[in-house]
Order: sequence, then C-alpha cells, then structure tokens
Amino acid sequence: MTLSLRALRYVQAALQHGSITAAADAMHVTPSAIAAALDQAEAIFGITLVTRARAKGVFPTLTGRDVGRGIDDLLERYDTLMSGVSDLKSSLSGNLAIGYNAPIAPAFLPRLAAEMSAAHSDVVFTFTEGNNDSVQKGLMDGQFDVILFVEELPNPQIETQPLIFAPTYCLCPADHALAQHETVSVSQIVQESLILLDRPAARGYYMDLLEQGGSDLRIVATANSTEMVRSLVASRIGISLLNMKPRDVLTYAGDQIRCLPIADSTSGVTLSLGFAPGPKRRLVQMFVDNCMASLQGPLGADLIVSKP
Amino acid sequence: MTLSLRALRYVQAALQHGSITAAADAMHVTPSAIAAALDQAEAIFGITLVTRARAKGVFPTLTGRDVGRGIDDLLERYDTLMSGVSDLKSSLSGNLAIGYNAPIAPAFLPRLAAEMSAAHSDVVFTFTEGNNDSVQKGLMDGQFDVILFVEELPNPQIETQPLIFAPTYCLCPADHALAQHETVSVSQIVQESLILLDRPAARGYYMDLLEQGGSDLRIVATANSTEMVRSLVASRIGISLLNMKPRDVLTYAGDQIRCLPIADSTSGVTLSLGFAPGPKRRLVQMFVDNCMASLQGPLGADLIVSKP
DNA sequence: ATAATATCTCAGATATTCTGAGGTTACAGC
DNA sequence: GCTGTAACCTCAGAATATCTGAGATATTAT
Repeated sequence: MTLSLRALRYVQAALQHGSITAAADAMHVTPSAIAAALDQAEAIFGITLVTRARAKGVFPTLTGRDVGRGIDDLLERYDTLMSGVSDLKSSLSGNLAIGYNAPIAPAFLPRLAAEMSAAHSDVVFTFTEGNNDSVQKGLMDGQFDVILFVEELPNPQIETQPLIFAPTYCLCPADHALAQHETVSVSQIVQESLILLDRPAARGYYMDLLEQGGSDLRIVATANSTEMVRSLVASRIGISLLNMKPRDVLTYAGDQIRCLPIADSTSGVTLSLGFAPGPKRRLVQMFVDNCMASLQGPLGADLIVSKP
Repeated sequence: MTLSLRALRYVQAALQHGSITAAADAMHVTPSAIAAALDQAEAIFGITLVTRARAKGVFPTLTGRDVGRGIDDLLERYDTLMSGVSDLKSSLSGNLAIGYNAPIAPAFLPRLAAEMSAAHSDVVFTFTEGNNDSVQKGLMDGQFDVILFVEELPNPQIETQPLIFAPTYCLCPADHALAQHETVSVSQIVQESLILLDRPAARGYYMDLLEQGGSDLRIVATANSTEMVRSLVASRIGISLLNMKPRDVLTYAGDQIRCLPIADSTSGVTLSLGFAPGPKRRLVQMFVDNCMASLQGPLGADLIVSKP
C-alpha cells in the first residue's frame, strides 16, 4: 500500500491547519476527503499523527509533527522537480548536444556557438562528428539534441528543418584552364582527371552526376576527407566535385583553388537540421533559429557555390 | 495538472528499461499503462522524454535522462520517507516527551530514564511538570508522548494504563504519639491538628476522607507542595494525609517523619500512564513497559504505604 | 515473405477518490 | 442545565482516474 501525493498534501494541510475543515477549505475539497487521507496515512504508517477533538479540531502529535516535516520536504522537492523540468524546457542554459555529418560544419558551427555562448554564458556545447547515418541513429538514441546532416532518405521519425541547398560545384586549381571560366559544364568535367570524395552516399551521388556526361571517366584518386580532396586538387592531380566549401578556399598547404558552378546540372544536396519530433527545449529552438538566420544570410552564401 | 507518483514510477521504469514492455513487466501492469504515463508526463512537462521506435523500444532523450535523474531522486526520497516513518515507529531512539502530574515522579522517573538512556543512548527525554489537568490537555495537544497522572475522571479520549494504587496514608513526626502504632484510624487522625495538601482535586479528596471521621476538623495549615507538607509535619505543626512518598522520608530539613497506613479506609488514588489511543511508537511502548515493570516491583512498594 | 517484437489506439472494466447527507461529540454562552 | 455552534465521523453513491485487452501498425530479423 502506498500513500498518494494527493493524500500527502491533504495530510500536510491538516497538520498545518490543525483542523480538517480548514484544510478542506484550503484544498477545495470536502472534509471527508481530508479525513480519509489522514486515516489512510495513519493506517499506512501505523502511527497516530493527530489527536482528534470533536469540537476543536485536530492536534498533531509529536510524531505527527516530525512526519509533517518530512512531508513538507518531499512535497517541496516534488514541486521543484515539476517546475524545474518546465524551467529546463524554457531556460536558455544547460547542455546542447550536437551531432553533425556535414564536413562543412567546422566552418560555421563554431561561430554560431560563440555567439550563443556570449549571449547565454551557461550553455555548454557537446559536438560529435559522425556520418550521415550515425548521427541520425545518435539522434534517435538520445545522444544528440539536434543533428546537422544531409536530408536524403531521412528517417521518417526525424523532424527536419532545411537550412541551405548546396549545388554541386567543380573544384580546380587556380591556374587550371577551366578556372578562366565563370562556370563549367558536366561535359568539360568528365574529360579531366577526377578525384572522388569517397564517403557513404556521396560517392554514388557524384558518380550519378558524372555519368550524365559520359561513361569514360578517368578517376585518378579517391579520398574520404574533403580536406584531402582539396589538397589533391591544389596539387594539380585532378579536379573534383563538392557541395560545400569552407569560407576561405586555401588548403592546409596554402595552395590556391577555384570553385566553379556547374552550368548544366541542378544536382545538389540539402543541408538540414534534424531533431526528435515533438516540443523542443527553448535552447534547442534557439539553436535552430540561429542556424536558419545564419545560413540564410551572407554567411550561408559563403558556404555554397551558386550560379552567377 | 499534476503527475501522480505512480505515473512517475512508470516513467522511471520506462526510462531505465528503455522499453515500455519491459517496464510493464517490471511494474506488473500492461504496456498501455506505461505508455499512458509516459504520454502524460510528456504532456505535462511539455517536453519529449523518449524517442519511440516501434520494434526496438524507447530511447530516453538527453532531457529525458536529466528528468529521469530528478525522478529517481524524488522517488528515493519518497521511499525513504515512508520507511523512515515506519522506522520512527519501531526505533528505540528519538525524543520522548513526558508530562507528569504526580508529585512523586521525581522519586522514580529519573531512575527509569537513566536505565533507558543506558540501554538506548540516543533517546532524548523531555520532562514537563504540570497539574493533572494540564498534562491531560498537553497530551491531547500533542505536547507529550505520554503522561503520568492520577486517573480520576480521565478524558475518555485518553488511553490509560494503571501503574500502582496508592492508599492514602497518614504522615506524622517520628516522635509523635501516633507513630508508635503500626496503623492509625480515621477517628484518631481527625482529633489531631491537620495540614492539608491544597492542590486541585486533592483538597476535596482528602476532605472527603476526613469528614468520614467527624466534621470538627482542626486544619492548621495548607500548602500546595508535598515537600512543604512534609516539612510542616516534621516541624510538628500537625499531621497530614498523602498518597505517595519519596523513597527516603527525610525532609529537606533532615527531620524524621513516619508514614502510617490508615486501617479503616480504602481511600487512595491510582497513578496511571496516559497516552493517545491507537498504535504507539516502540519507544513509547518500551517506556510504558518499563514503568509497569518498575512500579510493580520493589521500587513501587517503596513509593506507597500499604497496610501490613 | 514471414515471424517476432514492440508500440499505438481505444472502448470498456476496475479501482480510487470525492461528495453529500445525516449523525455524534464537545464546547460556550445564556 | 439547556441550547446553539463547530467541529469530526460514517457511509452510500457519484465522479474521476487508471488499467486491461484486443486489434492495428511499424520495424527488425530470419
């Protein structure tokens, strides 16, 4: 047998008011309900909590007072928990766990985090890198509050918010012949030596685009890191295709490269945020809002290569 | 809207097991009940606590885990409170508040307390002196756990335990003429100069006895303290009637007095314990038991004056 | 494909809690 | 002493909350 919270509140009221009737008024119920709760509590505890005087009210016994203190404490903690969770929902502090796939994340997430950190000093960020699948899985497992990923066959359980569409572009050394043009075509690209980004999904995705220009491809290298792809291009081993670019297009080695839109292709990927459906913490919502505002402004334009 | 304790337990179980079905098994209810509790909690908190995967179970979100910790803490405190109260009931420690009327209490209560204190070092005694009415009132008000009083027209709400019957006896100086006898009679007493203990109830009580021996009484003094009555007797101002006696019959002044049973009177008072009806703390019960054992043994015999 | 496993939904059953009426007890004022 | 008032007590029936059980649905594993 267990004593319900409601019963505890009634007992508390009775002990505090020293009167069943007064407690009943305070709790907006009839005295019977209070009396029943008292009876129940005494039965469960096996102890007399109050002495009852018919015309005067009830008087807590010494033990009743002790128990009352314990009940006060518990109920206060209950209330704190309840309002605390609501606070958690609405507060702009606490931990924000972000999983990301997009290789581009390091180019803009830190800036966003810095802004949020400055505005709300007690926010703690947890960044976790993964691939497009692992971050989705991590989201469903409760590992992340929000993920940054490429929305393509997304898990239907995930609620998504598109941030930016990144057209596929061509990457070539600054002194390459193609670099003279404003744009390139698929047919021009497929004649060159090619370097392929080899990551889950991405490989097939780029192959589809290239096969649109002919099937005789000269793939001279693959790499599973965008930074390596860029460096390979800068080293004049070949040209490549990518979707997003860091804000400055220098490689680690410092060599110059150019990013050219592809005139005759509408291919591209959508960079999206994903989160568990349902109501969100205010902190999460703020992050989402900040991402949208940021990527749909000039910062966003720096991260993609669009046609002129 | 408030979340019931039961719902909290279900949520806790669901979070811990990562499965509604498993939680349902653990709680011995159907999965529907668990799911309902989860829904309710999420609705009340306005926050998603778990992501649900149809064939895999449920996965706590990060906030879900946070909330879960809060719930764990609260439920543990609830359990502690519940078992704590039961412990309070059964433990032989804590505070024992004793109210007493009987002027004789200082003669034996300290000894009892010392024994209990030695056996259970964390018992704290609170002794409060009062008159026969005030201690009864104090008991009903929850001021005392137990009272020591004279059971005469007791409040019917008080549960009593008789300890000892104290016959009325005659008190006279050791060198008084009456002191030669083993017993005295009422007719002998009424011829002497009399000192009367003047306390509520007591006065009328002694008068009744005396009037039984004739109405021409020579009352030379009254006093409202037994110690003063004894000293007055020792000073040979007169003789008196009392019911209980301290273990040594020296007065503060060191004079000798004698205590003589009254042969032809069955008058006396019953010294009793009183306590609130209903189940008692073990500590209180032990005190009651100790009192009975003590006063019904040789210690008790020392406190009264019985006929030879 | 098929089986197994888990959640979802919802109507009806069950259990808990509350109300309301009538009764009892104790105190206070005349 | 009598009477009115203010409490508490009891209990049957009503209202509310909670649970069950059956069928549906979705996902994973074989």
